Amino acid sequence: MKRSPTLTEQVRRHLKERIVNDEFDGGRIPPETELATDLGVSRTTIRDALGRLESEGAIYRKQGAGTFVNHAGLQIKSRLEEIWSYEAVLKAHGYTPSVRILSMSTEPADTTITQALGIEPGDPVLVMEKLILEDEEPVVLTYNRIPEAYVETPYDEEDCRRPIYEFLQDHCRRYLSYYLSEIVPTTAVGRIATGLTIAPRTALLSFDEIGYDRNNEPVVQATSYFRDDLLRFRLIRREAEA
Amino acid sequence: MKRSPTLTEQVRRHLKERIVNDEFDGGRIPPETELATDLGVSRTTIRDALGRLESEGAIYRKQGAGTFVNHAGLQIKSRLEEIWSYEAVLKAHGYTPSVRILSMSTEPADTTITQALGIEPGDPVLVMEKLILEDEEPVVLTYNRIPEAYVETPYDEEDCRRPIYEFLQDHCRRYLSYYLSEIVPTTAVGRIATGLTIAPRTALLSFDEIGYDRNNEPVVQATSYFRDDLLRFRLIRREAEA
DNA sequence: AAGTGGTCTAGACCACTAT
DNA sequence: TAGTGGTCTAGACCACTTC
Repeated sequence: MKRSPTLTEQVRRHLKERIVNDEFDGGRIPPETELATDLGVSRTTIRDALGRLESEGAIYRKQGAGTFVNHAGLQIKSRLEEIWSYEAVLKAHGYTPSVRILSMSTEPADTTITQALGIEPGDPVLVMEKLILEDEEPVVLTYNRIPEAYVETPYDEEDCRRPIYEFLQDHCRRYLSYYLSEIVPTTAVGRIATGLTIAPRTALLSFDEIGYDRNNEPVVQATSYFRDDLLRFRLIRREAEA
Repeated sequence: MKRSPTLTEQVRRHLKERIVNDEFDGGRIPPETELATDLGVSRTTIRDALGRLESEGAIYRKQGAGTFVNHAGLQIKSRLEEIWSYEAVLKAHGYTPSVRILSMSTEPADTTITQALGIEPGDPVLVMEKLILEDEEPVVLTYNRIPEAYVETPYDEEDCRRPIYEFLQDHCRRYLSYYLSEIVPTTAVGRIATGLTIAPRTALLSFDEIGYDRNNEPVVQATSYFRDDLLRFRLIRREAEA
């Protein structure tokens, strides 16, 4: 096997494929030592791969008994903790999304943004207002805010249409590492209701989040709103520690 | 060092303590090899512990550069994926919660429950309606539904007051392994509004979830509602794979 | 060039489940 | 008691950052 992606990831994908194709009799996955010799890798690599499959809900393990396919967990299309772009989420749900730019503007930073991004009040901030649609039906409305000072190269509407981490890479030489997100329930009003084409006062979910780069510096503040009837978020919750 | 909890977990707690006490100069954590020799464990154990600290947001790592304290991530009191009992969540937020049983009853299963728990329509289901409060102020309202057939020993109100995984252990000999949860935005109406003492039509978050035991069998269906003004859920989102 | 985290190996021993 | 997953070790080599 070649490197990049890592061996562990190659093994994970290989096993995931066999799982979704239902190639394991009775949902029982072979012992780790057997997988190791069969695939010609160490048991550690097998265990890492199985560990990821377990955390994403594809399998479950019982000490002393074996490893088995988790049919219930396989239903999860995209795990909340792993969402990276909303277009990818919609694709995972079987949609073929399109993106519409509602507005691109530069505004002075208010106090919320200065705290989140560590800049001074009044500093110019690039605000992108995007709508992600499936078949002309709006599903997600997002606001991305990036300090103007981070933007190093000119951009057009087409650049903004792409996922925000690509914009940060190409125009700011910043590499998004993770989001720290807060889940906020809200009701649709004003521009949010009209943008998502839902009745005012409808309950919906929003994420309020800050994206950090590899140096752990905040690079983007984002707020997103979701059509609850078209997109539901799922996750797996486990005990913190034994 | 003794076993149980595991060495990795002991190391994790040790490092977490030193992190929160700000014992690392400039937020820089010593190299893994150094930690390994200092603590007398293998580098693998150190790496496992650091990996957990990274996923819970306490540190961040930069290949080739080092490992550092993540001050922003340290703000997270409880991660959404690790919530096990709501009382524990409130305690993590600095509260000293109390529990009030609103009702305990046995009802015939409706179609939603039969699908979730794999039982027959009309089968008796134990329903527990609980309120978790901080200083007489309701914060969480939960409904737990367990097939009556699973309950092996008699129980009273005091038993229901405890976290559901303890009830399952003690009265059903079932061991909760994980929850598969769906996040649902809603507006407060009827009993939910009065129970949580909030104005009708207020936006709030609810979880709709199924708990599975070690044999991956569904053992409890739960729905919970949260006072958004008193309890906010945070999480860390990372890219799925390199 | 030196130092750091990232990946992978081979093997030992333990804890638990099944029969 | 045999077989399985869970923990831990020691060490090799790679990829990357920093100076």
